[in-house]
Amino acid sequence: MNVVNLKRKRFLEVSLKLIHEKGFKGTTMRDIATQLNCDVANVYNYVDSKQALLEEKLFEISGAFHESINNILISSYSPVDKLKAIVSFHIQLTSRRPFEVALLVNEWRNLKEPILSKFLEEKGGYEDKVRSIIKEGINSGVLRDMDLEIATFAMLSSIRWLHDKYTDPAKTVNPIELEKQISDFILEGIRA
Amino acid sequence: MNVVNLKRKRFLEVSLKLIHEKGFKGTTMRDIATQLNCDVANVYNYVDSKQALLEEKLFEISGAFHESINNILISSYSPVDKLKAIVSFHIQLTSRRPFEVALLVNEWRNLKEPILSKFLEEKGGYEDKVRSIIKEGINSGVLRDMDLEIATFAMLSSIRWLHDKYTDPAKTVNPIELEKQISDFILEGIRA
DNA sequence: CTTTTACATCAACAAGTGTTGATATAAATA
DNA sequence: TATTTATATCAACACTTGTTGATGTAAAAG
Repeated sequence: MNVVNLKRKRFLEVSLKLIHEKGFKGTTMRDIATQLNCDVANVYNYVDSKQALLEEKLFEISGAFHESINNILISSYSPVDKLKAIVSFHIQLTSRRPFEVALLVNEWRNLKEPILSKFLEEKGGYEDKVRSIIKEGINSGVLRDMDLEIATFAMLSSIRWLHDKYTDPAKTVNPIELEKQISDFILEGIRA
Repeated sequence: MNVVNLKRKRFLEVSLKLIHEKGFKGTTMRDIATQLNCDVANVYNYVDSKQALLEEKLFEISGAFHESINNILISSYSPVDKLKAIVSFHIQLTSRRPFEVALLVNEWRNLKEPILSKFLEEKGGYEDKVRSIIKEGINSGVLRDMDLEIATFAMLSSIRWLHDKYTDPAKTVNPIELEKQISDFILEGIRA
């Protein structure tokens, strides 16, 4: 809106991009300042500390995923359609905010206690919810009778790295087509 | 064998474990020394520099993957069996050397130029080889006619994070069963 | 006009970083 | 026994890190 938020927005963009390239620990406040064409001290106009930047953005994007899966979980969708909805939301969010999703996937290890434990608990909760959907699908016979743990793990792994397709501007991907391809991969595999 | 190699082996174990926990940048030479119950300067008996440690172990484990896929590529296996062999080798290596595989997956960003470019080139080469196998499978009709790029991407994503199952001693996984489960997931998906 | 707010610059700090050199000791080797 | 080798300790270096404080300026708000 006003100039303040525009400058802060630019700061966030630059920070997330740098963190994606060089990692959280590898990105210095001076790196960010240089990219913003300003002094180091100036960066602290936009954020309280480097750690606070990580925590804010991490839990913000993490919250979006949790909100989504909670809505999906209580919906009247079938298990298969719930899984499709998870894939769909994941791709939508990743295509719109790739660097924040990348932050979530790559940099949570840099959180410090006790916040790290809080994050891991929430992460576990997310996985539990996916697991419960798959379990329901297996029990009702619409999904194969495979190892529940590995099914959950494999499903999540298949979508967790999609941000690579969007952080690289060279790769232009159609989200709708991607959604279909990934859903088909998870549900049907690659064999004809 | 002798005491020298035993001590160096212990140093490597400790280093890889610490790097897995705290990241490469987050692990200091003093951290490693503390874990080894010795002085910082002592660490340099085992390695020339922190960067050299990363490079050595990274290219060592990376080389194992390349050697494997090269052998698979020139084999007389069918495309499907080639993919199965890739999964099989990946799981075997991951179960035996989980922390090194984790290093390869998580820490390559910390390489410096020009070595980083060299690594990325090799990484691209590996992906190209997987892509060529899938392409052959699609062309011959044994694999579904899905997007080649996404199929390659999804297949690799499904196996790239298996080290999480082995770096955590709480999770004991049977490699043989895991291999079957992952192969089935990739080939058949999860739908009944 | 006055006062607050946003933003900029410069210098500096305390702590932590990888790494080296000098030196001592015990073990292995010759 | 003499000598090399592996390992240990201690101190110190040059540098980078996140962060703060003092100070100035220009714009917005009252």
